[in-house]
Amino acid sequence: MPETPETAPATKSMDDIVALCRRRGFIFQSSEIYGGINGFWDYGPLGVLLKKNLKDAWWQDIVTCPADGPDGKPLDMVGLDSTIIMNPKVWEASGHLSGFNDPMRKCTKCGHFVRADHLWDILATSSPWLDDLLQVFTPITGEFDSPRLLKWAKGKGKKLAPNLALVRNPEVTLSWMAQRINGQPNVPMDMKEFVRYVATEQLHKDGLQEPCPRCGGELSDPQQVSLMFESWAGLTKNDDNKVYLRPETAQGIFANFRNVVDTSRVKVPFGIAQQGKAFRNEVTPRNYTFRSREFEQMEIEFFIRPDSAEEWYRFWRDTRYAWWKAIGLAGDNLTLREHDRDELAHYAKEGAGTSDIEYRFPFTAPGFGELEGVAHRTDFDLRQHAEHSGLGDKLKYFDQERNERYFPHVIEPSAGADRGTLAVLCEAYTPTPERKGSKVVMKFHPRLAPIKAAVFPLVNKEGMPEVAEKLYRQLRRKYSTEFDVKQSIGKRYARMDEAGTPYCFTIDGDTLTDNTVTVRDRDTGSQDRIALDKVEAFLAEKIGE
RNA sequence: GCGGGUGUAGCUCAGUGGUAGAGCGUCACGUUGCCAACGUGAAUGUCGAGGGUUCGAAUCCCUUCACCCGCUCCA
Repeated sequence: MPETPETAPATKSMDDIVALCRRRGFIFQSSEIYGGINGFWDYGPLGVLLKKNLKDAWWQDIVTCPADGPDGKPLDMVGLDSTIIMNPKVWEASGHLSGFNDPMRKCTKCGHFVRADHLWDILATSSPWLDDLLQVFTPITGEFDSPRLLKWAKGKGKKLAPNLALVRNPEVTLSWMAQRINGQPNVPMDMKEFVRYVATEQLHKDGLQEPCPRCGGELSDPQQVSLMFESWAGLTKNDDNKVYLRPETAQGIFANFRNVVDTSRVKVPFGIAQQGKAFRNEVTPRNYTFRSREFEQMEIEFFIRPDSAEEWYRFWRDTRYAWWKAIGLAGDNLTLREHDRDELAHYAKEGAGTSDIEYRFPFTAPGFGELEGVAHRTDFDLRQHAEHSGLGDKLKYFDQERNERYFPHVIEPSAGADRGTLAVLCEAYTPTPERKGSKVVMKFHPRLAPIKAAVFPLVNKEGMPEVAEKLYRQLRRKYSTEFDVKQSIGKRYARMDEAGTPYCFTIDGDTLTDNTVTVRDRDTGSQDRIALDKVEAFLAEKIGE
């Protein structure tokens, strides 16, 4: 394990990290020579290695050699690689065609853009009605004081939608409103919901339009905007062959659920894992690669018996949190956050819960940004596909031992490969003003380091380059290795520090007589001598095979 | 989509209407004796892009693109 960086990311400058990523070839702007394109990023020679190492570590620890489950037995995991473009019915079933194509309203005066179905949430928190209402109702432990409500309503007289019958029978009215708002009577109403309800009734009754929350101007009619990229499968562009670039990899797994069950002898509980690109037309791509329009996901759909959801949800939440820690995101910058009920996605409302594993990026500090979400998706997706595909119960899983058919529930740990890579870059970035040479060291976990080792002749003469090249040729068969004979030894060390190479091996005059080399440690700058023929074993011990 | 800021060599920047520059980096050669040494030389510019004003534009005007900050958005 690398030592914990002495500088917290909060004190690291994102500008400096971005500059290093560009200078050393980790990340470039896509199509930069044409001025770039908003929301798209390329990985350079070092970046592609770093991201690949992260994805490989994930695949190794999820599919090839996963952890033991709660029962102490190895998890049953298989991989998958589904296409980016699928039958559009997949997106009808998943809800993305409705949920991802939100009606938006635009203010004709100030250009403000707001989701039509979020409008009242915003208005309710800033409406002039709110103060008025708050003065008369003080929610006590979440409930409204009926007598005070009655008094307030009487004061408003007929101005407040008389059809509410509030004045005549507050108890009945409150119950009825709770039914409308909460779906069931006699449940305390949320204040925001209540204000929203009253305000809507009143405005519509007065024949008024909802105002722009920003300037009070007039809003356009709701218009469809699409968060999904569209294309056409076929030569002609028309509605019949319209297709979408997937906004998540998960649906490829659900769509293949029956194929996998039928061909790979998996039994519930088991998981299907997939890595791949996904695309979202984000309104505002921001914060470097954190919110990109094209991004890569690492997703697991883990299928379980419905009654074991709690146990598996906790298992995956804790396992995934521990994984991010193990690859170097240790310390206070990593956190696990359980979602509040009201921020749960539509498919997770009834589930055991949703958690985010979050990292404190320099641009989110002191807050955190999501790296991975672990959600209990219930059987929502399989049921949707059963219905939309017409397969119905045929999509159910048959449990041989129990002799029963059911839709398994799903625990979904869904991680962002680009966000993970970015977090690793931020965590590794360590200014070292105290050092004589390098000003910045990238302290990657050895498993993730793009280059594992470098071999240098101390000087470019007296047979040292030949010995060094021989060692280089030996190491590169197993490890990503650099070989450099040019310029001063200090400069070569410094370059490797910025690339995050854990170990440098230097061939010097002594090597020629006693067959030992200098091994220099990236994190401390300290040097040791080891035997030339022990270098490979040294790397195997420090980095792994 | 709104408001503010930025854009000149790979990087940091100078250049306010008149021949596009410096330092660092990169490369070559020489040197080298463990932490971005030194010498000599070299390469590198759509001055973000397009248009306009002008005898002449990196510089003034318009449009646009990208990035940063704040909103908004982020099932």
